[in-house]
Amino acid sequence: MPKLGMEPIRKRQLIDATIASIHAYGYGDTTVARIGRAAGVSPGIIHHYFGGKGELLEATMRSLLRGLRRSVIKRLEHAHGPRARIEAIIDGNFAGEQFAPEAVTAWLAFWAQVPHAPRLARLQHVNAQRLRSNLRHAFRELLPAARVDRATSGLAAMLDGLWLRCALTPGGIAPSEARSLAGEYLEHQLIRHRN
Amino acid sequence: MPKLGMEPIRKRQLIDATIASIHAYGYGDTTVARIGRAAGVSPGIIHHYFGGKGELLEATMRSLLRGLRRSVIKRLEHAHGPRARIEAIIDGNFAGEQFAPEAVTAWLAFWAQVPHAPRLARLQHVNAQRLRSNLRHAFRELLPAARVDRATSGLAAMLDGLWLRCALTPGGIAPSEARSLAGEYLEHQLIRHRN
Amino acid sequence: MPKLGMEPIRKRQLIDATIASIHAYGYGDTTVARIGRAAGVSPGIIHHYFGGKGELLEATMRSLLRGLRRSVIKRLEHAHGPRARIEAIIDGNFAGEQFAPEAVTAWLAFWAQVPHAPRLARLQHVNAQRLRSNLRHAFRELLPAARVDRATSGLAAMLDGLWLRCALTPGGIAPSEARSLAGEYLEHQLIRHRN
Amino acid sequence: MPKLGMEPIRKRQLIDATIASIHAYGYGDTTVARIGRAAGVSPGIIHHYFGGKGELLEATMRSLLRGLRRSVIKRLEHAHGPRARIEAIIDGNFAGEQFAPEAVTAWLAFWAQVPHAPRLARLQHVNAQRLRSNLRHAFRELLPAARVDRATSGLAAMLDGLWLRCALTPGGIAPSEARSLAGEYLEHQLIRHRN
DNA sequence: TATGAATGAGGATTCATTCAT
DNA sequence: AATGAATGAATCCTCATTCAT
Repeated sequence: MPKLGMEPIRKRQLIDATIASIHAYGYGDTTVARIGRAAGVSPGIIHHYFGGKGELLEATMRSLLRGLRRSVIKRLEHAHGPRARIEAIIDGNFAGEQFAPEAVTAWLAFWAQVPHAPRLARLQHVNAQRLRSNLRHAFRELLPAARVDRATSGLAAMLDGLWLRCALTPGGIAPSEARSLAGEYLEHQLIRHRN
Repeated sequence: MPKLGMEPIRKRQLIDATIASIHAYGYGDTTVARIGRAAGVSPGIIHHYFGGKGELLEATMRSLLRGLRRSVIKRLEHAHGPRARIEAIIDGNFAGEQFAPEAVTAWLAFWAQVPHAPRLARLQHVNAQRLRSNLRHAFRELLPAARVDRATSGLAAMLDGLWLRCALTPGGIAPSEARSLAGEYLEHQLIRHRN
Repeated sequence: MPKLGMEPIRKRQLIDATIASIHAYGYGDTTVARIGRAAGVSPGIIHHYFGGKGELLEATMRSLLRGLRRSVIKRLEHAHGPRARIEAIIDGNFAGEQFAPEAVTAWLAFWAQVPHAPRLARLQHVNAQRLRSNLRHAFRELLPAARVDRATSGLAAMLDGLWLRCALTPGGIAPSEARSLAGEYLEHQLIRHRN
Repeated sequence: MPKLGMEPIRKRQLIDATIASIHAYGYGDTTVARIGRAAGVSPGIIHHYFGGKGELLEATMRSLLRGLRRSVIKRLEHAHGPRARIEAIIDGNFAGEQFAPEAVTAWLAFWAQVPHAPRLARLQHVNAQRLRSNLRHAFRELLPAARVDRATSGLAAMLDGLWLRCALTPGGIAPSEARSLAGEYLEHQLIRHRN
């Protein structure tokens, strides 16, 4: 008789194992065999639950994006005012669970696939748009119209750059430092306007 | 006598073909067969000149780094004063030849290998150190000691973030826009101090 | 549940196919494709069960050695007295199953690898030591101490020489003739002493 | 202008380099590149002088056989009487130049090719026949007709067995010991008859 | 649901051979 | 005579995927 309700459990196990494998071996050396071993199941089961390796990878990227989204949303709920909302977005990006080495390495790996994997590209695009949209809305209440886009692009680039630096030099950047540099960038944008 | 002096020509051809292949197919789907085809030679010749695929990839990353370095150095030669030097570094990073889509995609691909390829990691590390060192020297003449490190980290992150944005949304960011955002960041750092 | 218990069956099939391939094509032209075809399986399965071609070859030599050992041991069990033990060793070496053309060709091929394959060298060394030890123990009861080593070396060389002759001129030497020549050598050693 | 008389010099160099390469890397890992390097020439030259790798290998085996033949013939010239002729053959087989480690390893390698290389098989066959013929002629003057063939086969097997032992355990058998064991075998054959 | 046996296409690499110089 | 550039077939090995149990 079949075990009931295994599906969500197995899917989560396999996604976590995928992130762990990407962190340990890299994207190119992440095989279904390794993922299966890390999850404690046989390689064949991946196709049962996901249909193939590609779908598992897509689900994994989706999971990372969802995690980031939740991290931001959770902080947005307690944010009052535009500036607090931007700070919530910054904090959500560098929260402990998002900024763990495993997650950051996996992020970088998926970024590198984006130019050649349309499915992943769409996920990335949607996410980037949401981030920009959130930032823009907030900046609109704080800056003159002519400066909104530039501030949005600048802060988005700064966030990505800090993530990248974390991925490339593990241990080289602490969440608090990343938050501080992004916060400083925000402050510059606002101070300038106030003067 | 055999055909002489082919080595530098072939090596350059193969490196260019590697960049083209990474751009067209992605790092993981870049095979010696594809590189050979793009260069108009047989796959076997790669081992004749480079010893293996890994060495060719390393040589390719080295070539990208050298190109960036030259682009910066060329501009540094005509830069007088610390601020001009920082602007030369920014301009060198977003010069046309460095910011071409092929180069940017390849950069991203190599970045993603860094956490799992010690040889590539060392190249990246040396390059990052040089960039930081250049920036720090210039900032030291412009900012109080306590702010030098933060300005250096911030500008370095901004540069990387702009590159990354270019790789992820092709056509979405123009060199002039990148230069402008980085320049604005620089200005903010300096303005604050002057006041 | 998957097909169970295939491992020992497949391993035996692949070892037998390896011996057949060495006999048919030679050691250097024995490829995983040919072995797989001879065993009626795909080439990939070799790596599934043995990890690689080298391990399969090692397992094959081990199998040949084990066969020879068993052939000798079986006859030693019914041998009473030192001379009978030596004759049992001779008989075991030239028993039908060991002296088949396939086995002899494979033996020669492995011998030729010994100087350059440490793993195979160890197998050969252990086997040679066992043979010498068995012969020496028996000769000690039959000959004065001063003659034991020479008789051992001489008989061992004779056994190898007869095997080699069999491999080099197929059909040129019958088991019975080999046994007879080895037996005569033994007799000479003993007669001399009795006189 | 072409260098004159290079052919015999180059051929000898290449044959020596082939023996050295077989000794150092084994038959299967002896490539034209390695042979060329050992001889200090380019790989292409092998085809100029020999037409191909196969022909060079055949010439190398021929060279080894010729060396052995000469070693025996030289000693036969000073041998008077049948027994002395047999002893000359034994001595010729274990003379220093024939019994050098390089030569013995190469011998073993060629033996292993014999079952699958008709050209090499013929060389081996002719050589074996000559050895047997020489021994038989001498034994005919020393033994009753019924024993000639057995003595010939036995001594031939003993010679091969001693060579083989030398190849498999380098440094494990001295020429003097080999000569002594073969001489003892000869003596046994003759003593028996005299009684 | 889950296994692991089995496949076969595709990868990097090696290497004898050819050829322009 | 001699080089070494270049080829392309062949080899080992990896791996996503399928499938019988």
